[in-house]
Amino acid sequence: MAMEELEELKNSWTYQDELIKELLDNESPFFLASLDSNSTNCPSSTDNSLVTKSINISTVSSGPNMDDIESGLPVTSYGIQSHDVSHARSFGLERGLNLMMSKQETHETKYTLRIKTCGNAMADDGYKWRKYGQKSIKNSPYPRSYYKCTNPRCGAKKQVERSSDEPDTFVITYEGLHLHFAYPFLTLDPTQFLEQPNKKPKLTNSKAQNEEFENASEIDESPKYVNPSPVVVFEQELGFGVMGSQGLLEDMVPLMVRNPSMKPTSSYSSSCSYSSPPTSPSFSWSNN
DNA sequence: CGGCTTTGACCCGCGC
DNA sequence: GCGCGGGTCAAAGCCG
Repeated sequence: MAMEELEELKNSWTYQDELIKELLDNESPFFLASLDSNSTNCPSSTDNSLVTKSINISTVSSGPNMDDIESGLPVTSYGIQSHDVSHARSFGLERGLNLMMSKQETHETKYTLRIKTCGNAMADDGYKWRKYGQKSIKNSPYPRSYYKCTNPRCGAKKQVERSSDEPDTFVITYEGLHLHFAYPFLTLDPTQFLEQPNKKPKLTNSKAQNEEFENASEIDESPKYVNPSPVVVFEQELGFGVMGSQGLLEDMVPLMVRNPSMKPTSSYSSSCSYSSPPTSPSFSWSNN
């Protein structure tokens, strides 16, 4: 391993340790709200949060069929039914693991989805994105829009453009991941992971992995459901790729279509163009 | 008035 | 070296 890589490894794990410490710190301003188990909006068990999350997911899963996601590499997506949370979680974790392994090999951090719109339904993932640019694409009548996650600690970006072949299809490219989408899938019981027969060795560093962790540090949009400890355990058991991949999957699934009855929140939306709204009302937990 | 969008300019990488 | 295209920046405008 080159000296630069060693240095990178050293630096990345220093940062990781800091974040883990932060996660474990009940006084951390970043996680304080999440630890408020007395809050009526904050279930004390992750299972509850899972239910909440899944219910919300199911509300959007009635939109485009999973077949509409023609490519979401290396993992496409999956439907989650509110009545089968544990399966969804395990399945999601399995998928996440697969993604993690894949990403380890390829170091890819970009994922592309093709999403067919359903009538006037908005293609909206319900999270905060700030549009920072738009470009006309050669040989395409539709411009491409560039969005960044509004959270300063999250480096997630996405590009949205209409398919020139199918005007009713959006091509959305994600770059970077959100950890906060992953938290609801994390168990509160650390032993669940400790008892995993196929325990994965702790991953060594890679640039992509480090990037994922940086993205995984994003927490502000779903703080009420964060439980730090399993996060750490999970990281230690499976590495950060799973975190990121879960975030990705969560990003993908609700992204397709919101409830069509939901009013557009911007003029951009009302013009039948793809838009991310300034606020994120899609899920039951708010993002402050 | 603050936050968000718009949009032209700028930067950079790549192919010729 | 030059042109082109993709990605980003940032000032101005818009809107609630």
